[in-house]
Amino acid sequence: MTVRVRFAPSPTGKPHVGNIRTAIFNWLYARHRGGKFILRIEDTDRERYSPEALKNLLETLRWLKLDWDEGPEVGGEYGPYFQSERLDIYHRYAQELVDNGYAYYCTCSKERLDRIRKEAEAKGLPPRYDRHCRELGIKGNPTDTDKVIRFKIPLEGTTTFHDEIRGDIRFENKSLDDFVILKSDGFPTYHFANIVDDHLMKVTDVMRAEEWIPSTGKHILMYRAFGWEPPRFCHLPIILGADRSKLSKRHGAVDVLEYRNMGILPEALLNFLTLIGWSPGTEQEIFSTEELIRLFDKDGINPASGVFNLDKLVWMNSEYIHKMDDEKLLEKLTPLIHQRGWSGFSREYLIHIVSLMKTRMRLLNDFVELAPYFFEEPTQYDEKGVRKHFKKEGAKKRLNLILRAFDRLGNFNEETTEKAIRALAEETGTAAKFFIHPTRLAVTGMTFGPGLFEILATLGKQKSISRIKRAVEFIEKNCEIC
RNA sequence: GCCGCUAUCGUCUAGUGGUUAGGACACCGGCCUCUCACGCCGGCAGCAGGGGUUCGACUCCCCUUAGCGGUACCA
Repeated sequence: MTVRVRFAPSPTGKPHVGNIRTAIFNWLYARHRGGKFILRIEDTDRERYSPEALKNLLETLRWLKLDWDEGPEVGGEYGPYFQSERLDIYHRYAQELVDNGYAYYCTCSKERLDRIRKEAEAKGLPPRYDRHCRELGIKGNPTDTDKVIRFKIPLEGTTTFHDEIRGDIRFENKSLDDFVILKSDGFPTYHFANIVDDHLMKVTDVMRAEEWIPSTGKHILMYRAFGWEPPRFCHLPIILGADRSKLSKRHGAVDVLEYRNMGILPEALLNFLTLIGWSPGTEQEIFSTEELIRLFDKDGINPASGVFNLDKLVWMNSEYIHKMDDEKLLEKLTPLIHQRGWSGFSREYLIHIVSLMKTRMRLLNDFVELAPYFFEEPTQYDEKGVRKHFKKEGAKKRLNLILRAFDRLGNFNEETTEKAIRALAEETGTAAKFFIHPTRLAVTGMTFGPGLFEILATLGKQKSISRIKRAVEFIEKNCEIC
């Protein structure tokens, strides 16, 4: 039978790296086995629902190139794929459970529930529903707004399921609650909708976050009540923040699209996230998506939760940037260049700058942060640099020597500029770096970057000279010692 | 509280009874060099604790501890 897995997010907020990692594992597994990846929207909580969240979710999946075979916008033969459009299905199956004695209507008020919960807590007992309505035989309809339907947990015995990466897990039925399967607003709860849909959509493998382990016992009991064969279960480790608690806002960026904004490539994020909780058993770190599909399988999944390490993500991103060819990289950079309002530069010029900057970039955004001087005049000089290279005995004199030498240059390129400066160093008996550093600061405003002669050649004679002249004026105005 | 999951360098991990416990990120040296980055070379650093089982445990079992999760008409 062909593998069918699903990613079933709830559209209530921005897609979180933890949720998306679950999507990635499901997607990789489906692609590895040549199966189907189903996207199902669990929008059964009307209070937390947000249309914006759905939009962000689809955008995130598309950005990461996690395509789905069935689900929103693509359809499929087991739809609808929005749970809010399947209410009649849940009603039918919930009523079936009631009719067969596996579930019951409950009219307990919110107030009563709160009260018994508080009482139980006060006595140090587990806060559980007291099964008040279990044997009352209350009649009703799934659409009744004054009732819920609860599942009847067997009073005795144990329920066991096999987790494919953790082994057998067992629960005492006594520890399970008569949980609600259909809410008074007519919507199902997660537990119920989840198993009905997984069954109806012929899901073969449930791969979800480990926070679902404690409720899997309930799910198994429902499968049994329906007489359905449960899917295989595999509970995935979760992603933690630096302090080892569940990753959240206070750990910094958690929304996947924030990483896009920061200049992370989707391939790098996919690679990175896959390697939290999964390993192919080799020492390879960088994988193309095709390789991941080929190598990914359940047996490489680590049961322990892992910490999200931004440094490593950034390193990985730099590996992708460095390996990318200049044309491809320029394509990724073009929107950022436009954002800065830089236009009118030839493709040839841009490609050249990309080639100069590539090994210096770790994030896409670094390009515009680290090399603005290729696009506009420096508006200020690095403060430390000024102290080190401008406020120095003879700095002005050396820049003036350079101006004179450059002015005489017919061909202004890497070789001729370097030759000129080294010659000056020789003549004046000064180390070349005392010419190089102030010149760099003069033309870029910065103290670091590509080789100076590459910069000069790229900028050209006219811009180089005018920028050095401006620096000389700056020195005259601001530095007494020279 | 109760239930459950987990446990190898700071972090991500390899390891499935016999290894000098391997790799990667980060960090620290060095080389290269006009700076920065890349690259290369080297270094620091780990089996949570205690009991078993075994000729032999990082590896298997139990307990403890710690971390995390669940305990809703949220998912």
